[in-house]
Amino acid sequence: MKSAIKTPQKLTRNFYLKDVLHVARNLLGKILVREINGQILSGRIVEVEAYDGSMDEASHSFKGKTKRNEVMFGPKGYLYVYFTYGMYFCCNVVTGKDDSAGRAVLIRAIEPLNGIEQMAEFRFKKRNISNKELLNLSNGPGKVCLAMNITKSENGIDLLGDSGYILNEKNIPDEKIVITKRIGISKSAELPWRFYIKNNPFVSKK
DNA sequence: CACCCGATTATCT
DNA sequence: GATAATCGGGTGT
Repeated sequence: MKSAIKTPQKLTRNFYLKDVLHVARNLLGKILVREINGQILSGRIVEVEAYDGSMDEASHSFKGKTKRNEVMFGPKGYLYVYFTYGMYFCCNVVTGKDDSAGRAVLIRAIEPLNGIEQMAEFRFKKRNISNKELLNLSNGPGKVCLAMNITKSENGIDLLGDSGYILNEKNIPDEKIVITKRIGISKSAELPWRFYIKNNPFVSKK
């Protein structure tokens, strides 16, 4: 009899065609993968935030479509990457039911799994890092993009393609998920749209 | 641990 | 001209 081990599969387009809060919550525990020149970098998604331009003033899409945010108004399952604070990139998964526009999930932290030395190279310019540096490798949205080498050129890539994608894993049970207000925003700051895995040391902040 | 601030630049007003 | 979905280093408790 053959082995029953199942290889994780890419999330399908249908996964992204759901309510943004539902997608955000269910992205926890999934594996973000990046392929660069045949090398695999990956990490488990442990912290996310939802943004919904239809009612959320903190969303880049709240005031409508512009050159910067146009990917948020495009098809679901694509990556929206933006440049911020003059130095950093942050990446978001475009989601939403049917034709709903301007909704995305910000990936705030991942737990490094594969290609950790290469991720350390991108992030710290060295391959060997301490345990303290490992915990600091990708525990924030700017850090995730540094470690995975996600920049402006990844804005608008299809997550069903091969350079960046997300693998399916079992959903994290409710009792292991914490829901709080989002971090680093001033508008619509009271919305409880941040989700993270309880007691995971790779989350950006308790 | 908490708060404060400088870096650095695309985007918007 | 002001702001920003951040980060790292500094100071003080």
